[in-house]
Amino acid sequence: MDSNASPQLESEEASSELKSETQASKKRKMVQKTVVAVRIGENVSKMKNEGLPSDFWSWRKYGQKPIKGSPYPRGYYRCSTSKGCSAKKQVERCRTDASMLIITYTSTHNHPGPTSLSTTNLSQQPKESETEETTEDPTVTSKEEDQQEQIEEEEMNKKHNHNVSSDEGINEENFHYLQSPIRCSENIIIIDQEDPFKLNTEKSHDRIDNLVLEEEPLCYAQLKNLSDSKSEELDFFDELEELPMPSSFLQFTRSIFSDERIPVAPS
DNA sequence: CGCTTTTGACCCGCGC
DNA sequence: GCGCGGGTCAAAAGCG
Repeated sequence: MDSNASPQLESEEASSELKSETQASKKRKMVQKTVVAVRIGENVSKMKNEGLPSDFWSWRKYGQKPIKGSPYPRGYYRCSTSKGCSAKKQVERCRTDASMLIITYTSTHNHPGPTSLSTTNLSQQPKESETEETTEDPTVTSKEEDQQEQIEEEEMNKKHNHNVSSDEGINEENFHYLQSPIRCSENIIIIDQEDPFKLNTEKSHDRIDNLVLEEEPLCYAQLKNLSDSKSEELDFFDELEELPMPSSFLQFTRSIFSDERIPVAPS
């Protein structure tokens, strides 16, 4: 935990040949990560996969580990749509708020999305170039993930109206999603799956909405303040700092997310 | 029957 | 060098 396995940004493979040698030649250096905070209902806990939204891609769970400092385990998923795809994602719940889902996407899909993708209104472009893994365009990555998220949102939205009584007092701690500029490029996106479409219109039943949307910039400051007494809970976010986000990404997310997502763009 | 999930074990990186 | 924590693999079980 102390170490926290801070991912180092290196131009190497993230997990190309995982078991080429000893199965564990994978290094702890991640290439690019996109952290997405998804707000879900408590109901979700009863759903399979903990309410994990199933996006266009098929995700196969390949592992689960309890995380220190968090009562909830972290699930490791890999894209099963394509065998060669190295896209991965980690799903964990916010340690302080079960209604918050933190999804960390790693790598990108090296294949066009499934057919269902074409049905979406999103401007998705099957990017096939690049061997990914090592050098992926943040833009592309964001796009794909974004697509997923959008779907996820919608699906989730349909499945459960909402609930989230969300415990108060912890809301602030739930969103210290910032990015670390040095270690690796992480894109943090906060999603409100509860009511993505009425965030601005009626931010209402929950303070989280406001927090997420309005206090985002403050999160970092809060984090720092809290870090003293909350170091334990912040270990995860501790590493997340500001991240210079590519303008392309910003633009993209901005257009896509509009009111639904709030990309944390420090600058 | 094939795919996904579950679960324990293994390996690796990092901090002390 | 050791221990801790995280990430992945692989076999078994479950499900459609």
